[in-house]
Amino acid sequence: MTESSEPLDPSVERLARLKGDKCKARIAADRLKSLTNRIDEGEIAAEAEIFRAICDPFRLSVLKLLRDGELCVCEIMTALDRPQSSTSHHLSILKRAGLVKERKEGKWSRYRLADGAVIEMMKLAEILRVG
Amino acid sequence: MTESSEPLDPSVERLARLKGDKCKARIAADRLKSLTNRIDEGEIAAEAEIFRAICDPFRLSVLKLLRDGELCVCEIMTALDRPQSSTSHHLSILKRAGLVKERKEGKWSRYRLADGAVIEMMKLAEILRVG
DNA sequence: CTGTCGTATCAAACCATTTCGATATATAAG
DNA sequence: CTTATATATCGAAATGGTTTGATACGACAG
Repeated sequence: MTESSEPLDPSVERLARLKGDKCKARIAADRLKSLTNRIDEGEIAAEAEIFRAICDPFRLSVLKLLRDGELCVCEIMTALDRPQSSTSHHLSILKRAGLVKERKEGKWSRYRLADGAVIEMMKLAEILRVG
Repeated sequence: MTESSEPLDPSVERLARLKGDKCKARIAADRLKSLTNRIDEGEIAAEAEIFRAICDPFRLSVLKLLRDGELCVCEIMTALDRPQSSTSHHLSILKRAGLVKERKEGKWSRYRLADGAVIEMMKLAEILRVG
């Protein structure tokens, strides 16, 4: 290959300068730069939080329950056989991630899915599971 | 309400019998039963694993990189500035979850997205983030 | 005001994951 | 065979998440 005799682009050299890095592969500079430039750390963190909220089996079960409509904490904890404190804690995580919305009504807190995209998420997970 | 004078369905009574449970709300028996019956523990676990694989910021960054095509470990670790062992470990998690596929070519292991549904997942996360 | 019920928050024990250097394996080149 | 490169795996420290009883809070009834 003619590539192996060419000098490395400085930006690639900088990227490759890692503690203990032994990777000496020659990488197309323009390609790497365009790839990394498109990644926004803030967006990644926000989207990762969404997935982290869904990734717990109990929280995913709660979301599946809520596909059929609004439920209060009392109903969710009873249906899924979990302590109240645990149920409430998990609901707060789903709420903080923007996956569910809360509606207070007297003593009750009723939760529902925040967006149809949550249902689409679960459909995609089913596709990936069987596929 | 006439409901409050009716006895609780036995199955609901069983569900409501939780350690330290003080929830005395009257819940429609048929509704609760039909909701819990539809939840399969195995499916939940499998789908939760998929979300757990995506929920790490670094792994999500890797998936976003792979939208543009196949990359080897060396390129990924360089582009995202991570140690080789860490990069390899995260790729194994993505592979085990079925989100990426590996193709060995000489010394290189090239990774690519396993399914278009992975891209759809990321699109939905963007929708939920801004919404 | 007092008591009860539904829910939220706290705190500590417990468990899981991440991190990264070190090491192992594998392929290719000399 | 020896050396170098690319990747995988290991192991231990650090970090983070889950669980649950206990407790606090807020709404309603009496």
